[in-house]
Amino acid sequence: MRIASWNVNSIRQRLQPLLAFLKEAAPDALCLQETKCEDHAFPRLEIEDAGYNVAIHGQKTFNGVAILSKSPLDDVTIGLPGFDGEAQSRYIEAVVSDGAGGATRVASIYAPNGNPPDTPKYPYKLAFMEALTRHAAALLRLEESVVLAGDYNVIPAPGDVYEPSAWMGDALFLPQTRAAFQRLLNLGYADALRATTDAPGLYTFWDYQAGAWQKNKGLRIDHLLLSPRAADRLARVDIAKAMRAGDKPSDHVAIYADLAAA
DNA sequence: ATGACTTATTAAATAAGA
Repeated sequence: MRIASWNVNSIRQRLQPLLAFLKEAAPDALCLQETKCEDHAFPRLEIEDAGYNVAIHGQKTFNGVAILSKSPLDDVTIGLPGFDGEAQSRYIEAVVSDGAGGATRVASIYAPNGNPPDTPKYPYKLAFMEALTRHAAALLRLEESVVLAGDYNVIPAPGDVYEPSAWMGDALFLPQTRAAFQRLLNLGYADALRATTDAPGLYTFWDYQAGAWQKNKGLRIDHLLLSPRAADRLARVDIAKAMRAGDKPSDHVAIYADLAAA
């Protein structure tokens, strides 16, 4: 089954590219971040017409996450368990079926940016990561196939950013940020892309400003983390880079993983 | 370079993103 993640930067502005991605890549499940609208304004009918079920955790103006799935969404969890910052819609989780009797637990995650680091935004980012790590540990104990997908706002390593020296003091690349992400991996999750390649320069985000896309000044900040049961099934990972060159693109592109039948 | 774009809210600016 194919599981994808994409920060759309407004679902209403991105409906046409979204429908095109659903048709072309045909993911079994797609995790969305930064939908930026309340649930009543979510374009549910258009997405259902494309053959997908929808679970939403929306918010006015900011944040907002959702999971689209060809199969029905079971055991839906709204909000990150154990995190006080429920005022911001940054986490939704559900179980999707792979159609062959197997099931995978999927989370759509929009971790805080955290900039500027000398403001309360940075400790908020670290607190979110800590709560996510605690929850991720609890999920491992279920011994399920789990995919924690989303915009982590973390550049894991120097090869994941066009110019590491320019990002040393940024909340996305500070040592404490990278350590927090590493603690999540240390639980036993695999960074799906890094399970398939060591190549540097594989980005999922290019800023709208200053010709970042044209100059390939990108970041790898959208990640798929796989529990051992999911990692054992990993067949392929791809970044839908061509999306960034389309009409009215998001500043992020989708990343997806193919898991073999359980 | 406290910039550059894009979005939402709201009605010409402001805030947030990364």
